[in-house]
Amino acid sequence: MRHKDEKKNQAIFDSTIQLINEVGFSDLSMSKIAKRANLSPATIYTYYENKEDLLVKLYLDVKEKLSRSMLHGIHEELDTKEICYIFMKNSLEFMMENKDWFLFLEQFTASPFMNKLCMADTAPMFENLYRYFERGISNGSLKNAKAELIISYCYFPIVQLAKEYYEGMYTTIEKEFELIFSLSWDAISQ
Amino acid sequence: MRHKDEKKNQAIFDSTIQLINEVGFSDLSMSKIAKRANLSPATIYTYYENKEDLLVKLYLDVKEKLSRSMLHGIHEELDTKEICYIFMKNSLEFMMENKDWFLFLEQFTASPFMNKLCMADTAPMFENLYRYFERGISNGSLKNAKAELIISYCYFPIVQLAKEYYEGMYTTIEKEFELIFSLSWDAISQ
Amino acid sequence: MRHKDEKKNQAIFDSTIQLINEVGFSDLSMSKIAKRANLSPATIYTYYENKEDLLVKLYLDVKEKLSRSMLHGIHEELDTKEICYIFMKNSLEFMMENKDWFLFLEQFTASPFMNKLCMADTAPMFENLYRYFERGISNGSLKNAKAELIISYCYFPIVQLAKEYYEGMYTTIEKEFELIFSLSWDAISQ
Amino acid sequence: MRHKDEKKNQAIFDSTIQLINEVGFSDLSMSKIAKRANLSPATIYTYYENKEDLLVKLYLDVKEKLSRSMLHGIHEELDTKEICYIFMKNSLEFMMENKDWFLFLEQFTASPFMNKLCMADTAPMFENLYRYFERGISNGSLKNAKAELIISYCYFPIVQLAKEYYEGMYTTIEKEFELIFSLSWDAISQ
DNA sequence: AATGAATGAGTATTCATTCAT
DNA sequence: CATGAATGAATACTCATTCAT
Repeated sequence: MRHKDEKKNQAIFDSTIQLINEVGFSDLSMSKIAKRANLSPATIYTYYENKEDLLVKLYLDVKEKLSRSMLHGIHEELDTKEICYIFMKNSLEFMMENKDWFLFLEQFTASPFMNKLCMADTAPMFENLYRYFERGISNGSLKNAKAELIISYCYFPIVQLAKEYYEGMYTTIEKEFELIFSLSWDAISQ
Repeated sequence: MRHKDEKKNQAIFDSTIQLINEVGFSDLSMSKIAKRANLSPATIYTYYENKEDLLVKLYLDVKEKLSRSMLHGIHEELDTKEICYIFMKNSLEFMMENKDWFLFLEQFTASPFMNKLCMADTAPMFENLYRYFERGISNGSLKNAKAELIISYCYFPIVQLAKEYYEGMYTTIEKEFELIFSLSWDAISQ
Repeated sequence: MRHKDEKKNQAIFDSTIQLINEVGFSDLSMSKIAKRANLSPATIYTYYENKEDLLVKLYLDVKEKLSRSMLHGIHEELDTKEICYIFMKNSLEFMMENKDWFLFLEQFTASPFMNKLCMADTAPMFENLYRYFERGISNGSLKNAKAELIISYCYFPIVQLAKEYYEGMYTTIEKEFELIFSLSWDAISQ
Repeated sequence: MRHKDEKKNQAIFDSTIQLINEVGFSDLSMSKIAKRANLSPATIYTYYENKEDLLVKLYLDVKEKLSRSMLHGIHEELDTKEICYIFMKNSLEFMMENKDWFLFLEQFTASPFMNKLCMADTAPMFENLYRYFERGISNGSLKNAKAELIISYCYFPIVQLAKEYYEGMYTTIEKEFELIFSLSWDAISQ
């Protein structure tokens, strides 16, 4: 579905994410989205089939943005530790710069909307990431565990750090990041 | 004058949590809760002021159940590693045995409902847990980091494991747990 | 129906009238009345059959208070002009001293609740008043018109004056009253 | 895009006024209005913000109809007595021909809804009326009193007469009107 | 493509009243 | 007598969605 007016689509996108973070899924409505986007409710339906379609497409869109950011600057030549470091750094930066997007992902992920998705929808986005870590596992620089587990030791502490950042601790982020990286590396490295 | 019926309150409690896990916050409604609890919608309002009050009270109740379970069998005489192990084991067991409760916590935590709470509401529940880990930090058995960070390295991998369990991998839980414990301990121990 | 606790009945009475003046008939409810009277909703039903019964009884009660006040100090020996003067003065005083009661009467009178009443309910209260004015009509001191009309020329301007008073014009009431009396007297006297 | 349907708005208008006179403010509801107007309750909300908005707009609309009717056929060349006579006649005719409208005004005026209005909303409607009577006061044909008071001596007896008419005394209206006019004129003329 | 109007079905909540104690 | 609990029915209002233009 291609539409001339990408601005309108963007307005729907932004308004929805803002509203979800302000009022939550329980108080989100198509007319509120429309009002904030300065559109008629009917207009949203020329871009999306229905509310669920909107939310799912939004999720996939933002999730892909995240996955792309995570891998920025990573390539085959780097060693596992470097990759791990950059991956964690990228993740943190995405969360710090796109608070609304990230918190939307968190809400969506925790919700039963997730059941509407199948693995095939998101797995490809993280294929490369898994490949990098699996290489580390097989070459012995990482512990012998599932890549998913290894990655989660890198990812979740960053989520925590980002949430601290949202609550106002701006100053010590850099130092905290280095600490977290060292803990995560101790956890996963052979 | 009739007495308030604890059975009814329990029915509200159970129905709400079930529904949240089935349909999510966005499609939860007081009348659906009432219907499932075999009550009139009006009856809910003799137990809770309004929808928000119900959800917040539910959250605090379940959260306390979790916090209590986490500390089960832990006492001062145990060393830090043992405490860490039991804490992680307890957490996993709570999640495995109370899927609905735990997933409700996850959804609530990710939602803007959290803004309705202040620290004072939940902090006391985890006071002892923090104390145990702080002791480990100050006596050198744990790395020099904030207790919150240390704890998160123990807690989040368990969350991941529980979610795998929910998806049907019953057989390998024990072995996976041991693996996770070792990774977490590598992350946090001095 | 006699009840031991006249205080409770009084609390119902006062709360109802206050609420009607604050929120109007449309937002009056039995539970609001109960809450303000510090009673259980059920208690009101030991004093009154239902909401309509409560309102009607209240109206008749207050209406009788008004009718009694109007005639205070009036007797057969006074001439028509004096009676008219005292009647108007009494009416004004009642309205000034019992704003809530009076405004309740005004609301009730304008509402379809009035259809629930028959003449027989209120007519007796004003029998004497009519008799005094009818005497004036038959002895030629008043114009030859129905007593009701004559009385209304005395009563409504007082209502107007009371409403001005409610809005804050305290100083000139006395002088305004004298003016109004002279106009009314010019209207009705032969 | 459909156009707003003036017929629907009219149906809301009529249904509301009918219902208020049948059941009163206390039993008026948006769904009753909708049912009588053959509309969905939701449709009312495309024409009015909420219930209060509907009632207030209705009041202002009907009040203006009244104010316009009152002045019909009055102009500067007429003398004060003629103006007074026509004003009273017009008022009576409006009340006789528009019972529902008028009784709605009476109920609204007595209710706390009036507090939602400010003088500025209705004062302009009666500016001309006041000007005519003030002219009479300053040229000595009327007594030296506030125009508001003078007018009330003309208006309220007419209200009384209309209410008698509503109760079925059709025959003597003309004669009664002449009598009332003479009493009112005696009251207000110098 | 875009949109305000329209709506049946739903929302959270309150109602008048009765029940059980 | 008094009352908090309980409720079916109602409340004002909003929902996701479709219609007509």
